Amino acid sequence: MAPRTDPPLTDPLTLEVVELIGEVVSRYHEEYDEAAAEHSLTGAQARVLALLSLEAMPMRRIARKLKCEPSNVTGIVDRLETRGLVERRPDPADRRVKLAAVTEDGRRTAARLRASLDFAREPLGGLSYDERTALRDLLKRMLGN
Amino acid sequence: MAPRTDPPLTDPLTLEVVELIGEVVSRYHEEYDEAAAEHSLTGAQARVLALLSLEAMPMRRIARKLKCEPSNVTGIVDRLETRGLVERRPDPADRRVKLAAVTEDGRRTAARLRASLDFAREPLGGLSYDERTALRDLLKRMLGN
DNA sequence: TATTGTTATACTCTATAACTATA
DNA sequence: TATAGTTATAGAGTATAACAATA
Repeated sequence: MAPRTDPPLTDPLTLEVVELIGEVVSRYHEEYDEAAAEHSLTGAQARVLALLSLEAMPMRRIARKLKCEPSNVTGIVDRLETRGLVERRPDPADRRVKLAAVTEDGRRTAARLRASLDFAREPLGGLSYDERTALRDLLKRMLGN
Repeated sequence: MAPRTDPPLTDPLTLEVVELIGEVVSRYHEEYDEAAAEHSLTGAQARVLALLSLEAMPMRRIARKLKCEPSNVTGIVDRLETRGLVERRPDPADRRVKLAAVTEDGRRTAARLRASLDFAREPLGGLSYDERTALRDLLKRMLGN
């Protein structure tokens, strides 16, 4: 077998990039949870609300998007429904399915939530168009897109 | 009023970058939790173990690193201690302080945990040295470093 | 039979507040 | 008084298993 390509792991440059990505992840959550908390939402609730503000969908599909078990979605949607941000509607095509959909209030909250998410706006604003293009391309390649 | 500088938010390019960062965050957690689960650890436990494998430290400092309340650290360290991966030691300089430190077993587990974290290795391996340098610089600027 | 959503259960993480032992 | 760590408590997220309704 040819010598395996394992150098990146110990490469100082790669370690530095990994460190920076960890920092991005940390910062991302910090700001996301903070924005959610401003609206008395948990991170999970904010994610579901943001998801449903784009499109109503069955409980099962929310679980797939969140990468969690369907049973968990019941509780999260329950809490959003109690607060009047989301409602469950029957699916005309399949009576087993419940479609979760944002209410008018939920749509407004989702919009304000998105507006208060400074993560992207502020830090990326410091980069030029070309730099953002370069960052986009590098991230895409890194993610295998 | 003069045209406000809010273009980044609605700029399609920036939105794309934000989307990609969200994907990086998601992928990062997915792989981290997966690697932790391989060793029957939760994400929080794995983070603390990794932290302590670098350096023993007081409970309070762990809380600051994790950005959580000190009372939570008690339980996390309890569970690691029950499994023999971590131990509490007195601080000779201050008898109020308990220093959490990895055991030999904990050090080995932390090393295997780090080894199974493919996130950095695999995706960054596809980038050239110059590309990784560019990515590093862009991330640093984005993070304000 | 298979699928959708729910319930029941147990565990972990989380913040808050009160407690203890030191300082 | 102030600080370090813990305990007690309550709420939220998570996975697992079992269930009712529907396909």
